[in-house]
Amino acid sequence: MSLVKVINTPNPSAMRDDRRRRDRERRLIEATLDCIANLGLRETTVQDIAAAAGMAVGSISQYFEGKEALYTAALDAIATEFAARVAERLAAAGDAPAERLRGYIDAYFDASTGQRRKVAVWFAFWGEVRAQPQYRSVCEEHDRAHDATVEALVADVLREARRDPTDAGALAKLLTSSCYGLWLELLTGNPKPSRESLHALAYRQLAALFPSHAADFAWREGRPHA
Amino acid sequence: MSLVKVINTPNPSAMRDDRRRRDRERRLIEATLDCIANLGLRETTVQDIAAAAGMAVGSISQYFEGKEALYTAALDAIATEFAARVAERLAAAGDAPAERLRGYIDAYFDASTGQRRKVAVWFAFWGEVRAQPQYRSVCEEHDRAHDATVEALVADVLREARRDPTDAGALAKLLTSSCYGLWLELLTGNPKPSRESLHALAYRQLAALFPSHAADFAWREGRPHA
DNA sequence: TTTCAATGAATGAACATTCATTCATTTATT
DNA sequence: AATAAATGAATGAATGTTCATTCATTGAAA
Repeated sequence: MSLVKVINTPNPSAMRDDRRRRDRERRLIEATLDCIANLGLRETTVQDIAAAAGMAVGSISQYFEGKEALYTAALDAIATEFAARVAERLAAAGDAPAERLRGYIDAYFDASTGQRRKVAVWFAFWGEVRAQPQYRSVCEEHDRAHDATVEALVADVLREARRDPTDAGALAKLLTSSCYGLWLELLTGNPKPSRESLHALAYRQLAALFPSHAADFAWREGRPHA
Repeated sequence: MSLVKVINTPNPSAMRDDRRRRDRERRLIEATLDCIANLGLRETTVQDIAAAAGMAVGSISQYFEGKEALYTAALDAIATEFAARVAERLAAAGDAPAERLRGYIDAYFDASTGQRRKVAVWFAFWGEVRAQPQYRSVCEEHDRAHDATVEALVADVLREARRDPTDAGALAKLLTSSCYGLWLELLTGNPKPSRESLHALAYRQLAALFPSHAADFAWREGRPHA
């Protein structure tokens, strides 16, 4: 009785507590992303994370089961953010298949999603994805939805071009693969390429895969629109 | 004097020792590659490496300055092997630009170079390349030569197609990027793609980037030739 | 309204574990 | 027999985790 009452009553202090809790969780995750990007998964210590978050080491266990759980949460966070960014772009795009596909690509080279810091984290986790099943699960979970989305976008463009929509799977793989490969350039490229230059290359990839829509994928200064 | 003498005189026992030394170094490097592929850079211990090599932990310090030096040697080993494989393919190819470019791509999906084990190692190091300058150096060193090679190959194909050879840099980046992205599929793909299927996709990428030579890049069962 | 007791979040020093390195001993080679 | 190489147990530095203590916040009592 009283338990149910407590749960159902959204008393202000409980809400404040909840908010505070979320904030601190978020701070820890952001700190973790910073550390992974700068030090790598291997050299990052809980002391580093705590310092970056401006918290005490002990506080970590208040919010996460341990360092590994925090790592997994960080991976999930960037994967979730990426998915959200894609959804955002698609929502902002019109109905034209080519425009929608362009929006999808824009998500990769977004000021937030495409920053070196984030990309470094992706590669840090990919570097251990074979060895660590928990990272594998997170990736596979997100990939499932992601792959379906891209394939549908590609299929629409193919249909518009009166090409075989059966090809969508293969072309979608080529498209995402080249984006990930371009991301790698952010980490190893010498001299360091700008995010913009990679974004432009991704557009060239689009034009190469869908020559009939090449005009839609022409790079113009000032892209992306957001 | 005597030092020079020793170096110059190839007495049999010294040669045997040298050979033995190389063999054991190689065994340690192979063991390291196995461990990195299976356990990741983080979880691999020197005990794991020693066990995999069938040696004692103490022996490692006989051959390498420490674990990090062994790691760096392992990275250098796969980079060197990859370069050798490319050179091999180019030597085996004829003079036709498209055939040479095809040979270059074949090197990525080679039975040795393209095996999951090797690719996992690449990604393990890329995951730390921003954090570890010594890995960065090795990568940059090899990349320099590699990038020049690809660009030249691409430029030749462009010239043959009477297209602007100035584009070679951009197209070369798109080509290598998509190969690395396809490699990633080997690690995260679900269901696991075969090396062959990725090889075929790489050929599609070639055909997309160089439509005038599409016939040269058609995938046929039985490829690669080696 | 003011005071006081109760709560639990935050902290960081202490602890236990893991692991790279070292080196005295053993084994093989000349 | 002398020399060099290989070994692996011992060592201690590094680091993730734990938990007793502190302290701000909240709600009851005066």
